[in-house]
Amino acid sequence: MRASERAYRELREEILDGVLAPGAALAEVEQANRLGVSRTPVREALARLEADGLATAASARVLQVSELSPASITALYELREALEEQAARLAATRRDPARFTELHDRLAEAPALLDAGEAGLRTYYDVVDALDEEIDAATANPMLVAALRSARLHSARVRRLARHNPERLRAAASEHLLIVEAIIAGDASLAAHASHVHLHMSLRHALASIESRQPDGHRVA
Amino acid sequence: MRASERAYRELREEILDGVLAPGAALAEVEQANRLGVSRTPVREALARLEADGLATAASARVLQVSELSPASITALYELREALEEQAARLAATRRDPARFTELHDRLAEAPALLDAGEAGLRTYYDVVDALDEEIDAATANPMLVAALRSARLHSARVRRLARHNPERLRAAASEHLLIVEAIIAGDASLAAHASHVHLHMSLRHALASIESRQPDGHRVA
DNA sequence: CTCCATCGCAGCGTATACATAAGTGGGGAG
DNA sequence: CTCCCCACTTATGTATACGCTGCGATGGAG
Repeated sequence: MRASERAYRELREEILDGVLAPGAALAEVEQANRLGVSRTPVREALARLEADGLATAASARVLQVSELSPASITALYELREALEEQAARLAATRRDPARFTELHDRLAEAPALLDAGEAGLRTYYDVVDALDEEIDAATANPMLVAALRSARLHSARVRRLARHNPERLRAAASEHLLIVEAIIAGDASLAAHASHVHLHMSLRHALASIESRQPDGHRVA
Repeated sequence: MRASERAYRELREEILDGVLAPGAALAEVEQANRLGVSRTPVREALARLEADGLATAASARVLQVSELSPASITALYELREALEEQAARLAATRRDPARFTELHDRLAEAPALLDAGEAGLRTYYDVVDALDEEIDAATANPMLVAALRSARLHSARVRRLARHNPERLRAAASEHLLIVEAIIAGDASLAAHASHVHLHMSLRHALASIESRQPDGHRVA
């Protein structure tokens, strides 16, 4: 694999996992030394991270890991609302029912999975990821999907900050189920509204979770 | 200005203006020689163009100017629908009425401007750009605005392909007027629906214009 | 003691050198 | 004559060298 690709994935992973905390400086020389490659591929990686919105130019010459404030999380969800609703609408119109029927069956087992410990949890997340992928495929709109993927990247950071409890995951599964049912039924309006509801609940719980964990807004896990 | 910035703007301009036609190869060495800079800044410029979606990796080592088919234009408008509707909704909620009242006055003069030749047309487009900027500002959501800007970039290419006639521009102005009125009134729902209508009409005319100009889909201006 | 200026240094932007791989063209064999 | 293989060319990926700019530290002057 290309060094620039490795550098990009490595840095992205560290940002998403919180190893590189919001506000951390991303200096070319430092990262090049740390990652064991020259500045050139690091440069490309940092440019991609900035394009992704995971890094922000604090001043002309200093790049930092983007902040992840309640305000920016809210903004992220306003963006996702727009994108996911549209994607759900289009997917409901263009979907292959068979693919979503299969997903429906897998999602129906979510409550059981959530009682099955770590492995079950992992399987649950796999199902949710599969749902995203199927919606992307059914949406049949490369530009929309690209925007969606970018937004979901940021959501991965939020998810890590706000570990949802099993209760929330169970509720989320049933919200997902409704979206899938709407798509299978070809009900674009319901699919969009169900997506809105899901994102609304997801944001509410994320903000509450972060609020309860960092009441002063500064404590670090 | 940095060489990479100049290279990026130069190449972007040429793509938007159609000087670099869809499918044209973007080779580092060639562009470096042509633009009179070394490969390094060209490399960065090309990476940014790819992130913008204006260039696409045809294979692992060949980058091309993105295609602009009716299908991709339709996809672009599906994305803009999602983003512009959300932006209009948020802007209607968060706007400063004074700023949009001013825009309202300027837009009201659009019909007169469209009878005032080239200079008037230029002024008209300035007003439309100002509207976009005011909506962006009122939206108060950096992520949404970033996605919107990216989408509007592609729209600039479409606009060039499909020169709208004065009739269409007059209609577009009144559509814009309704959006502004809705935002001033704080009517988020109307602002969103008016945006949807505007984009729908805009897409319809763009496709018709392209269709009538390139019935075989291959003729080049 | 404080403030300003100047020197130094660290990091970035650009150019270039080098390594590698993919595409191409030519030549040979069937 | 056609097809396949090999070598060469060329472009990309990476490393490094160089110049410049901006920030900080230090010293001198008020």
